[in-house]
Amino acid sequence: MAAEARRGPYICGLDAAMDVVSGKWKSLILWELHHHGVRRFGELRRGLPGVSEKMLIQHLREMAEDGLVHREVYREVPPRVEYSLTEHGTSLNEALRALGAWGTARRQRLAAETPLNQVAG
Amino acid sequence: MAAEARRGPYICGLDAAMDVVSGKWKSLILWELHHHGVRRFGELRRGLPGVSEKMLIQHLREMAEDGLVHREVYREVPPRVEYSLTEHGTSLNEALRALGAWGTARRQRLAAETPLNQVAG
DNA sequence: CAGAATCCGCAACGATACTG
DNA sequence: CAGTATCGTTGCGGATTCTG
Repeated sequence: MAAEARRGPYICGLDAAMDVVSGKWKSLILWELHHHGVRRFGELRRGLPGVSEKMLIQHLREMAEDGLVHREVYREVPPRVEYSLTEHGTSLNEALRALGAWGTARRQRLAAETPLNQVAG
Repeated sequence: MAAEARRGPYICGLDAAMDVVSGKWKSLILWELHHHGVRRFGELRRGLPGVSEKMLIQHLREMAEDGLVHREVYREVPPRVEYSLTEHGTSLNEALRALGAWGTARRQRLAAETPLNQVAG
């Protein structure tokens, strides 16, 4: 138990929410699980280009502890573990929709301001 | 130009929005400016217990570059600088309302699960 | 009062190797 | 396949000092 999220004390609601989504890939994990419903570890890994196993499992564990994702383990050979959103995870995703829309608008604004260079990132 | 936010390239809208609010005090700054309309540097400092001048000015600069806050400098003695939300900053705050509400619900859930200990933080 | 400049600790993040 | 363990790096955030 070393790399856990803060989990309070929080100053306000926004603070408590940000704590749960802070982490480079967490919002993307939420997004992935929201769209695919159920995903295995390897599927998530492939769906998040650039993520390391360490960060993925670490974020997944924290999100499970925070009650955002459900972790279902099938003791088979080869092993299989499936991740899905819980009720709280789903509601969090809903709460993030407005923010995602704002960000999309921002991206378009940014793209419009950039003629034709720098886009190549 | 060393401690700036990422500003892309972004994977999705949520990513672009999170980039702008990531930073320990940014959401609180947004909150402060939203409630008080216009605030001076010192007022913000006092309104955010625990923040250092460095982080405050750094966040403020980034948010100004991101078009979230407006920085008005009055060349007087003693100097005075006033910060306020721009249109984009205001709309971002609106977009964060659902998230704040979710966090508030989470705090209440957390508090309900904790009998009487650990609360003292 | 409002910042600038500097040093530094620590947590987050990342890459690799190994295991059940 | 789905992790665990370890090590190395990066950069955020904090404390302090100095300036216009």
